[in-house]
Amino acid sequence: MSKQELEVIGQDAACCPGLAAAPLDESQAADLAKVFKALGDPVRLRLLSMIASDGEGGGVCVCELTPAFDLSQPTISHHLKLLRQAGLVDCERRGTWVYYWVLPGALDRLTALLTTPRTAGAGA
Amino acid sequence: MSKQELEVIGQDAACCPGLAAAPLDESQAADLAKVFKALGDPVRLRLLSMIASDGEGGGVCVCELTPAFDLSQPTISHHLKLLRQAGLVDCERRGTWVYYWVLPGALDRLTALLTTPRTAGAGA
DNA sequence: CCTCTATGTTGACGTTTTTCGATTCAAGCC
DNA sequence: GGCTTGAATCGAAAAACGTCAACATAGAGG
Repeated sequence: MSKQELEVIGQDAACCPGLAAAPLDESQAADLAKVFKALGDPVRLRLLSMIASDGEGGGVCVCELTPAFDLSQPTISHHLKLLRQAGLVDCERRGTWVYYWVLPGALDRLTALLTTPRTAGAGA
Repeated sequence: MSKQELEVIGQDAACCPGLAAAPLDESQAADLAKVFKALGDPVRLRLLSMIASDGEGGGVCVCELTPAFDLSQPTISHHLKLLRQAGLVDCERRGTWVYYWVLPGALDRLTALLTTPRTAGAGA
């Protein structure tokens, strides 16, 4: 359940230039929107934050994530799936449990995009 | 039409710590989700990109934005409103036209949040 | 093999979002 | 004043989303 998803980022989609460098074309915008949409839900944002806060490198067990919410287990599973499809996290089964971790570089790519390279001297 | 909107960021909401520093609490997550949700649409992402790409500092005229899309004028206006409510852009009327610009610091706050402070030695 | 626990998947339902046409508001111009 | 252009607002319809209960699947242990 790790690599057959349709990871949105990690390819050539929105790697480099920065949002303000030049207007995004439609396909770039569509790809990026999927990632931001994945972040656009409080539950997924908290899930991602919990996963990213993992002190160990081994990932966070779903059994730790689910009880932190007033939501049913299928709902949490659904949100985790969306985070996976956005290319933000990945997971692995270890015995009875499933562990999630943040894909390295996933957030950095968004950071690079949002960083204003030098938005012209707006002071003039 | 500039300052009576319900800007989501710019306050104490999600200023500093970083997503991976500690799990977000519910209200932080809710505030941040609104901003990411605003970015989670291809049209808004392109609009923001076009506005951010403004070479001048004077803002981009709506009359330049609208014809770049196969969407009706009210739809573009709606998306611009959402970007405004998310605290990402602001606008001003100048004569017959309305000009939009990116609020300085808006994207930087998101960048700070997404930047992994030091996501533990994941190499181990 | 059967049972039990931990997750993922399916189908349905109510809510939110996206989009449009029609209208309204603002400013410039005759 | 009335006209024309640019942009926001107002409903309404279609699509997408979040959520759950029910079911399916994977592994552990008897």
